[in-house]
Amino acid sequence: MASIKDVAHHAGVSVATVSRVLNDHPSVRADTRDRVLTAVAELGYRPNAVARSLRTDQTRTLGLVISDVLNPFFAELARSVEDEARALGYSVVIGNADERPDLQDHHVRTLMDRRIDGLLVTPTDGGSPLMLDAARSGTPMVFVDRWIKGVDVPVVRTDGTDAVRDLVAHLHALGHRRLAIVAGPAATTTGRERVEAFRSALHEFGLALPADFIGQGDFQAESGRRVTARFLDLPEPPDVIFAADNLMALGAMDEIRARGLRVPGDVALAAFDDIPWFVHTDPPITAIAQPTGELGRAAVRALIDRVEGRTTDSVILSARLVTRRSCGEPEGSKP
Amino acid sequence: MASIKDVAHHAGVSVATVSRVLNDHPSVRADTRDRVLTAVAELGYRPNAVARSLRTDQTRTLGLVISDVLNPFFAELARSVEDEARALGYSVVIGNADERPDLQDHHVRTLMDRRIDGLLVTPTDGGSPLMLDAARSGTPMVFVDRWIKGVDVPVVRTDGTDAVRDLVAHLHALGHRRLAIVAGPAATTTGRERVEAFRSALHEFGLALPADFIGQGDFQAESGRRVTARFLDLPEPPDVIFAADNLMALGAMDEIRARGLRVPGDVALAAFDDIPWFVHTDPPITAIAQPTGELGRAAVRALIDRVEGRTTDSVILSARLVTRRSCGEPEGSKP
DNA sequence: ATCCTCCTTGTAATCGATTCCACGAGGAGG
DNA sequence: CCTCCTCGTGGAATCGATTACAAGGAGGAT
Repeated sequence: MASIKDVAHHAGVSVATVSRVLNDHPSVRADTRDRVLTAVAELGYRPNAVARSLRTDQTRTLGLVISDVLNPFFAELARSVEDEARALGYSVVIGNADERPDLQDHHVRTLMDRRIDGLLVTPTDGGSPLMLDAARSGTPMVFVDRWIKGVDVPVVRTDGTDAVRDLVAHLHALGHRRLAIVAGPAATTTGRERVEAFRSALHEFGLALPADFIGQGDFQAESGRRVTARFLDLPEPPDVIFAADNLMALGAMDEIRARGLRVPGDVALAAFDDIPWFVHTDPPITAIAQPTGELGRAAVRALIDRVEGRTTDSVILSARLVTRRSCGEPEGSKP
Repeated sequence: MASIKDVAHHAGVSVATVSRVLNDHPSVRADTRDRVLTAVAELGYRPNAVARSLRTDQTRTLGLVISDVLNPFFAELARSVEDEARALGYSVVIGNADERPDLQDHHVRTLMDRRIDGLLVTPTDGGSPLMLDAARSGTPMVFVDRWIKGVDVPVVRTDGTDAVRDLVAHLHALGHRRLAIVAGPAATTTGRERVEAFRSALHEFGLALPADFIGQGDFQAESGRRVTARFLDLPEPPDVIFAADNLMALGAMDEIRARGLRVPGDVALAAFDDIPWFVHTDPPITAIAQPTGELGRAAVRALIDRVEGRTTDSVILSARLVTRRSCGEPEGSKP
């Protein structure tokens, strides 16, 4: 592969001049510039980004450590992050943590070794020593969707409180009184917040959230299935199951179907995070939709602000309820 | 951030010695090694991968240019690629082409500028000049899932011919005779091959595939919807629609549902690529399942073989039919 | 005691860029 | 005609690692 030296030699100039041409430095005579450009074209030369990064101490690359690529919500988030970053002249390197803190650490370490300019993270836990170090060490960092308490890092996330209240209101109106939740890991903010929002919405409607009706999941389908099984084995099972993410909702459906029960006849089902498939499931699933694309884009803008030395605040967007048939017939419509 | 010089200074040795310790060079006295290791720990030193790559001319990074992260099939492929690569000591940088040749080129260029050690691609088209160049230029490269004709690059893919024949047999047994296909872009091999497999399977059963029954899609949901609309507007619409990927199947469902038609009563539906949601759609969708994980892992192994100077052959895995209810009741079961 | 090895370590070149500094040519001003 | 500036360019240092080569010291053989 041709290097800047080859180009310089080919054009009969010094490497300094080639570099100037490549970086649009003004003080290069037009004909010299042309000669260099011709040499570049003839050799098919492309600057070595590795060497450039070493010298300039910037990679124009952002790291994104995501909880789970197989979760359509995060896939969409990753996509919007990449789109916005590209528009702003940055590349994105994605690390998939698969909801595992050890893998998350692995990716954070690898990305920092690669000297990425900034890091976007959806933490899968309460903050490993490594993550805390990274946050303190000065690497520009922004949390998306989930965050870690007590760490001074801007957060771009969705507040689902109102949407959850709307959901509970909807469920209450349909006559449901025994509502259970498949929660995410308590180590994640979204894991805790969604339970809290649910609990306080229930309280508003004079309902309690007994311990039996809180199932500990891990945002993966299998845990949704396991928790649902536990719920359904209860002497007095819930009449609504609210899954804190779409994969656990999938697991819940698996279990409900395996038992030959019907949604919403036997149990109603709702999920946090809306995905295209929810329109076509049997029945279509009522869900809380996040502005995923905007979340990703805002996160990138916030991160790049930090990278380029500007300051940023946290951003909080809001979610909304999308009513379908999985909790019972919406008002005024028929089977 | 501490550099190797700081470590050397702190430990009272030269940078060469630090480097030797870090790379497990045998000729370092035990106590020197300990001193260096202590310094490394005290400073929290991590080698700069950029500098190391520049010197060693290898990044231990693989590039993966994928057609569309939002497609669950590719998300799973990406995940398995990353898993296997990590197990073998490599990182993966993913570029999402969004089925757009220009974006694909952008990512190929960016990845090559970053001097990735090898490139894994699912081409979205017949091969841009850039891609052809890259293939010829000596960058180790392997195609996954899709490939480009006339380029000497190993391919790791699934042969769906038998599964498609099984599907057609299944459809034929259920009494369907008017079968249509929502094809992928003709510029992609999977776009063409799936149509060809379908056509020759139909032929085997004495059926034709009229031009009207081949709809040009682009592997995205919206095109599935558009093509399905065209099919349903035909004076004699098909009684089966086979979508060449899962997103176009989603689009097809959107359109069918929008018209108030029922699956499989009014039209049957089948898809290439199986995804977890297909179990829970209304009705569950019959699909052709690829061994996605194995595909990704085999591709990584093939690529790393090339990177490390071994030779590789192409790998062809096979797909299988998963029968559900979207084409009619399977033999011996009831509604 | 001398010389030869082997072991351990340091010095310095190198990878491919960027960028500070210096230098020569040419034009303007005195 | 000389001095000073500006403009365009080249030389060389630098980023943080790796590694070939050299060198110093210890120990063994003669």
